[in-house]
Amino acid sequence: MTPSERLDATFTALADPTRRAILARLMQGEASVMELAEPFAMSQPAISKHLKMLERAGLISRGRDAQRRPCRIEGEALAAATGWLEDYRKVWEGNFKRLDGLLAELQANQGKA
Amino acid sequence: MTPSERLDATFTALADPTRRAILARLMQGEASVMELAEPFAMSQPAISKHLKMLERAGLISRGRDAQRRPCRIEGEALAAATGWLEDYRKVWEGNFKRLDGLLAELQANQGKA
DNA sequence: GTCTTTCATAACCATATTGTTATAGACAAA
DNA sequence: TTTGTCTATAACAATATGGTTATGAAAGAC
Repeated sequence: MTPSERLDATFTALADPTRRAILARLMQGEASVMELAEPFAMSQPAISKHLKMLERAGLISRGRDAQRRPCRIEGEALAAATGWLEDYRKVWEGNFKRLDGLLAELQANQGKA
Repeated sequence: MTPSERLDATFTALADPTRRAILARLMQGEASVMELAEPFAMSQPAISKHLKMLERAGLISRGRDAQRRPCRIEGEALAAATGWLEDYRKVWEGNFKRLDGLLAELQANQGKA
């Protein structure tokens, strides 16, 4: 997978609220598919599909514990996507500085979401 | 548009290499639709569709200069996506100072972020 | 006015995404 | 072996995405 394809897969995986919620849950530690599915009004196969997309993006990996397939976060893909966005944000902040004093506005809005 | 829907739109917009290349070009400054389309082996309507998705995500805005519709980057959506990823990366890397607080916030936002 | 340039929209097609239900596989427990 | 639990896959449907060509609209140029 090329770096561009990896970014495709990562941003695609992050573009769904269910998958972002799954990542939020996994920030607390490993969880099985059933545990991950529990909060959602959605079938187990639907969750398995979401996990497959997260895995394809390298955002999670899966182990084996009897019948369970515990999922855990993998930081590398997260770091790659963050790094890409950070680079752009830095350039953009540089542009703001050159164009006007609007950097303050951007920074003020950073924490909002 | 809710914050979650905005993240959906932003990450969806970033998940395509053509749109990321358009953003890279716009980092250098404003450009018209024709100027943006020039490097791509793709029709002008295809570029217009990509610009529409970038605009819907709030990643760009468009002005008016005679027949031209110059596009420019809007930093806020970029900052929001960066901020979201940064929070997760910090938790993952263990660098976040108020780990409990952020985890609580991430959990509270599960359904909408 | 008429022409040209720039851009958007409509109609269409192929593929991908997102969910469903039904079923099969892996493994533990009885 | 039989049963039950956890997870993946197959088959299907609805909608979204990403491209095309044809056409329309807006604005300057002639």
